[in-house]
Amino acid sequence: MRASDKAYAALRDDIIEWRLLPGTVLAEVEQSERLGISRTPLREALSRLTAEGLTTTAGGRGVVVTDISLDDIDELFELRETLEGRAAALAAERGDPATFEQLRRELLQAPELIGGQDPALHDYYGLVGRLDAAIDAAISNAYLVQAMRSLRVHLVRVRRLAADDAARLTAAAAEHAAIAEAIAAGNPRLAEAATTLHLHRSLSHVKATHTPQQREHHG
Amino acid sequence: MRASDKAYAALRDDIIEWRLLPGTVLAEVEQSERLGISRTPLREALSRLTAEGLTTTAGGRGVVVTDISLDDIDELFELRETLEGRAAALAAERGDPATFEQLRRELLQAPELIGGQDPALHDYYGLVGRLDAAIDAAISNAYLVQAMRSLRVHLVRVRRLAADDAARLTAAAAEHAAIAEAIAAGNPRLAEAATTLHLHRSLSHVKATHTPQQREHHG
DNA sequence: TGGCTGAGTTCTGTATACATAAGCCTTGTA
DNA sequence: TACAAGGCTTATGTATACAGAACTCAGCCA
Repeated sequence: MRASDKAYAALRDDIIEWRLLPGTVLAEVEQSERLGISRTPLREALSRLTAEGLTTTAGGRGVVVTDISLDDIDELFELRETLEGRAAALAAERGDPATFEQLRRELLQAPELIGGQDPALHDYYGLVGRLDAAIDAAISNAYLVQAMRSLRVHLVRVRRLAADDAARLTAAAAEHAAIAEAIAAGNPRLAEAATTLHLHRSLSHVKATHTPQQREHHG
Repeated sequence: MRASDKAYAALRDDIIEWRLLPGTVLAEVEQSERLGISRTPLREALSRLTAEGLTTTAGGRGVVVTDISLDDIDELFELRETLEGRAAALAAERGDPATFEQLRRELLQAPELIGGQDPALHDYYGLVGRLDAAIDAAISNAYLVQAMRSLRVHLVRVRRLAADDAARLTAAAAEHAAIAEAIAAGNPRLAEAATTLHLHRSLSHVKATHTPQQREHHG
């Protein structure tokens, strides 16, 4: 693995997991020493992070970790609804029904996983990830997939702020199952509607658990 | 201006204007000497180009200019319709009617510009750009704007392949005027429909003028 | 006492030298 | 003559040294 890849992965993880808080200045010498590499590969890593929007160049004085405000979350979900709604519709038109029918069945059994310990929870998140991957594969549109992929980076960051309790995860699994069912049925409008519903509930949950007061705790 | 910015702008322009054809290998020493800079800023420029999708790393053997196939054009316009349709709808909800009413009036007079020489044509393209900018400003969603911005890079590249004759430009101006009118009227569904119509006609025009045979002429 | 100016420091931006790995060509052998 | 193995060439990946710019802080002047 290249040193720049390692630095990129490490910094990306630190930002997403909120170990590097918004506003933190990523000085090149400091970070390169911390990661045990030279400045050259670190700069490439910072370039990639900036291209993704996780950092911004602060007017010639280093790069800083970007903030995510409540307004940003609204904007993120507005774009997410646009992209994933269309993606679900396209998947319903082009996807293989059997694939999504299988995912639907697994998602209906997901509540058994949610109550369990970490390994089971990990299985649940993997299942949701497989649904996303199946949709990506079904729509066969590299540009749309890329747009969603770049969006998911920020969404993971937001998700880390919201406490995903068992109740919300159980409800989310049902919503995901509804999306899979609509896609398996080949019904684009239903798939889009199910996605819209799911995203609105997700957003409500995030905004409910992530109050401005709790937000201050982080920054 | 930084050397890496200069290299990025130069390479980006060369790719968009098809002076660097798809499949061209951008060797670091070769390009750095051509642009009169060192390898370090050139590598940063290549990183940015790769992040944008204009180039790809060819499995450890340099970066090559990405190709745009007919399938890619379909995918590009599918994403474009998704994003710009939603953007037009949001602009209709949130934009200032007077701004778009003014743009509509100017667009209706655009045919006078299209018949003229280069400076007038430049004015026309500037006018269309102002409509895009007005929509971007009206929706007030940085993530959606960013997604459209990254998409436009590829669209400019495609546009260079299509011969924009006066007839198509005149029709396009009318379509743009219809979009501006719908936004000014504050009608989201109409704005989205007008955008969908415009993009479908644009795509038809591109695919009609840009046959696979002509495509071969480039590659 | 407040603001401005200057040197000092520390950062980023760039160039270059070195390390390493991946092709490719050559050569030898079957 | 075809295939494989090895060295050679050339590319990228990395480190480091140097240059330039910007921020800071102290000292001076109004």
